[in-house]
Amino acid sequence: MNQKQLQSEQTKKKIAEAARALFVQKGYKATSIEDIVRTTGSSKGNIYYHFKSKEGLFLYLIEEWDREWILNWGQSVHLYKTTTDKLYGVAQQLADDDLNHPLTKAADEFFHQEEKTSEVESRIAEMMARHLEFNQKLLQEGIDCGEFGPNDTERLAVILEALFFGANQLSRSLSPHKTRVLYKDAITVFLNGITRNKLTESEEE
Amino acid sequence: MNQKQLQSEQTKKKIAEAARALFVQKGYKATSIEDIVRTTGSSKGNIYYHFKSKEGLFLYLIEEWDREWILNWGQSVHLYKTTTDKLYGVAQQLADDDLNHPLTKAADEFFHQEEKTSEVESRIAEMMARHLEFNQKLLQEGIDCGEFGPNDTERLAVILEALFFGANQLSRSLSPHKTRVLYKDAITVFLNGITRNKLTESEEE
DNA sequence: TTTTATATACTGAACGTTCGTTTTGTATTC
DNA sequence: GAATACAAAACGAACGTTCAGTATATAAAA
Repeated sequence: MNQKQLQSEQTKKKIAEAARALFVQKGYKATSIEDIVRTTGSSKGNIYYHFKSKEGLFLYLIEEWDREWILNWGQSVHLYKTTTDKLYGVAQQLADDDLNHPLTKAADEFFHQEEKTSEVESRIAEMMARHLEFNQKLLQEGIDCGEFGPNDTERLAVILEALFFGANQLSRSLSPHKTRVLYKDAITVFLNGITRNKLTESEEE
Repeated sequence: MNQKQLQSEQTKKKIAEAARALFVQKGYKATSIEDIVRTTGSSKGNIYYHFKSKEGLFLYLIEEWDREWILNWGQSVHLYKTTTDKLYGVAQQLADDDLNHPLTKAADEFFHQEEKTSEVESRIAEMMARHLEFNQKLLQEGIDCGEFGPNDTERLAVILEALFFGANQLSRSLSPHKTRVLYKDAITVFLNGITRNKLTESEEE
């Protein structure tokens, strides 16, 4: 790769980082290409040179978020011995990640739209399903090794995800320290809530 | 009020209801005045005759949500004897309300924007603060009458709100029955989580 | 080694579309 | 006759995207 290509890669990265910050802060629709132009100093044409479209740029970002999440978790999971520690570890990683949760304000604009499914929306639905699966497996591990009693891990996985999502929303106005406290508290309440009593059988619809 | 005024009130109501459904489904920015025109059969001019602006229409709706919430809660609170029952009652009301939570997808587009505060945003921040206060008072009542042990109700109030918010987000793709189960489960885990162990002291920043 | 041609990276105006709002008008009720 | 309720075209602004162009680095030819 020569110097010009290197410079070009840096430009693309700069555009992506600026876009990321704006999407997190303002949301998808409220962020304009002109906003990104002002923030980066790159032209509209340059943005479209590097990314197919505004939606393509956003898709690139959520793929990047997903890769980073998996990488970071893979690097830190071995530090935790118990499922309890892992849950606190997940909360820590979510709290410290400035994006906090892939289903951020921007991504939510795509989530569960009833119009024709865009590529972004498909990808987000897929990530959501994998998050729930990740939660469920973690909880099943805890049950299997006796940390928690038997329980409906599918339903608990949804509660846990709801808790993370809600914490994400409420943390936007908090300091990093208070964000960490919020996530830790959330896990504490959740763990206290599942270690002794199982959920009641849900009635048939 | 004469017949023409009556008819006019009904038109205004029809516009508001159509807008409400569209804002809940698509969000604020993604819903256009044209969308409301198509859904109601009313003209743009008519919408602007009844409402000052698009944002004014939305503000009207969140005020209405707030009033209805308070009214409904006021009508049902006496049915519950314990704080535990009240928490399940709140969850039931949230689950059954098709708007589910004032901080819906649409409202979130205003929440914590860093630009100059609009009237809608001020109102939403105010509602959020009152929800947290409502949660805190409810939990304090439970502590005072011995249902729960002493705890940091301010922090727990935030956890509870996070749980409600997350449940709202995740319930959008669920059936009404599954939504009720999700909310009930959330309260169950929360109650189990707070009735025995108090939160650890949070470290100073 | 120097010159020329080519490919790539980037610019910013133009375009077509969509948006929220205003304006001008008509119909109907009081 | 006046006021109100309503319609729909027009308006100005903002939007995402395309296009014709320039600048520059690199490769190829002389």
